[in-house]
Amino acid sequence: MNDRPLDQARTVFAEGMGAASATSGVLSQLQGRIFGVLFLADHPLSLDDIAEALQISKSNVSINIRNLIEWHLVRRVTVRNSRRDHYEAASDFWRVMQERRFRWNIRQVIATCDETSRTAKGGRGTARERQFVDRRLAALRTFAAAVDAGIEAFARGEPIEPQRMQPQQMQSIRITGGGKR
Amino acid sequence: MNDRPLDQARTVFAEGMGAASATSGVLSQLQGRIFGVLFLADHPLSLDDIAEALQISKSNVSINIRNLIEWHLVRRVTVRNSRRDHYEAASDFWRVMQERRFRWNIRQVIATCDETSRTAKGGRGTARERQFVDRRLAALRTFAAAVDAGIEAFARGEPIEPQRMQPQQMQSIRITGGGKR
DNA sequence: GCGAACGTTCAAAATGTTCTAAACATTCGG
DNA sequence: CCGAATGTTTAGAACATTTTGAACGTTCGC
Repeated sequence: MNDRPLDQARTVFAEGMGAASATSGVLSQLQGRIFGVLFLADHPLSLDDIAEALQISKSNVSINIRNLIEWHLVRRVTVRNSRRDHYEAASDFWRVMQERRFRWNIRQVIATCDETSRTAKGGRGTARERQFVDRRLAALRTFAAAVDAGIEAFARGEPIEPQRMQPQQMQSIRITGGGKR
Repeated sequence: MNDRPLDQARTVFAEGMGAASATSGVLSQLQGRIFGVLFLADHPLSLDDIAEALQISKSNVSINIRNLIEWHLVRRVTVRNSRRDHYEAASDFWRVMQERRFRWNIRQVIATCDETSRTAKGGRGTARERQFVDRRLAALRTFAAAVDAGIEAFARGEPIEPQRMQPQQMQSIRITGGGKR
C-alpha cells in the first residue's frame, strides 16, 4: 500500500471527474469527485473514508452522495464486521443510462411542447401565425422524441435507424427572416 | 394581433423551456426563456423586444444571449430599416448537435481517463491493484467514447451499430464487494 | 463632426448555493 | 435500558451567480 503514483492517479481522476461534472448539469463538482474516489477504489468506502480522501466534512459527503445514489451511479452496500454504511461506484453505465431520470430533461421539453400546443388551441390569431407556432412546436417535439428514442435504443445496445429521425423535416419551417416595423 | 391564447401559449413555452434549461447544465433558466421567446416568434426580435417580453433588463439579455449564440441556438440577424441587432432561434437542432461544444463534457471524461492512466504508470502497487485501476479506466473510457461516437452518428442521421459499443464488456469488471477491515 | 441610438461593461445589491460544526436521531451490542 | 457509534438535519458563514441601472464606447444618419 501507500503507492505514490497510484494515489496520485486517483487524485487526478477525482479532480478530473469533478471538473467534468461541474458543467454537466447532473452532478455538482463535489459529487463528481466523490464518484471519482469511489470508482477507483477496489473496495467499498465509508462516509469517513470518503471525507478523509477529499478532506471535507462527513455531513457534506452525506448530503452529496444522495444525489449519486438517486442517479444510480453509486450504491450503498453493507460490509461485514462494520456498522458503517459503505458505498461503491456503479460501473455498468449502460444500465444507468436506461434509468428514467437520465431522460427527464428531454421529456420535460416534450411535455412543454404538448402543454404549449394545448394552450395555443383556440387562439384567434391569423391562420399564418397559428400555423407557424404549430409547426415550430411539432418540429421541436419531433426532435426531442427522436433523441429520447435514440438514447433508449443506444442504452439497450439496439441499432438506431436514422430514417425515423427525419432531420430534413426541420428545414421546411426555416423562418423567412422578414422585416420588422 | 394581441391574441390572448397565443400569447399565453408563448409564455407557457418560455417558462417551460426555462425550467428544462435550468437543469440542463448547458443553459441557465433565463437563457432557456430567451430561447423560448425567440423560438415562437415569427420574426427576429431586438434586445429590447426580448427584455420587454420577459420583463428583465436589456443588459441581462445582452449578457445571456451570448451563450445561446455560442451554442448556435440563436443567431444574430440584421433587419432592414433598423439599426438594432435582431435575433432569431435556430430550428435545425440536428446541426446544433453536431457542433463540437455539445460533446465537450464527454471528451473531458475521456481526457481524464487518459491522463489518469498516464499518471498511474510506474506505480509499484500490487499487480492486482494496478489491474483493477487500469480496467476501470478502460471501461469508462470505452463507454464515453461510445457515447461520443453515438452522438456523432445520431446527429448525422447515420445508423448506429450496437456491436461497437460492447455493453457487456463492463460486467466482467464488476467489483467483488469484499470485506473491509 | 454632432448627437442620438445602440450594445456592452461595470460595480453593487440581491439572490442562490455549498460547506461546516454542532445538535439531533437512530441503531446495536452489552 | 445504557452508551458508544453512526447517519442526518440544521443554522449560519463563506462563497458564487444573477441582475440591474449607470457609465461607457461605437456607429450612423445628418
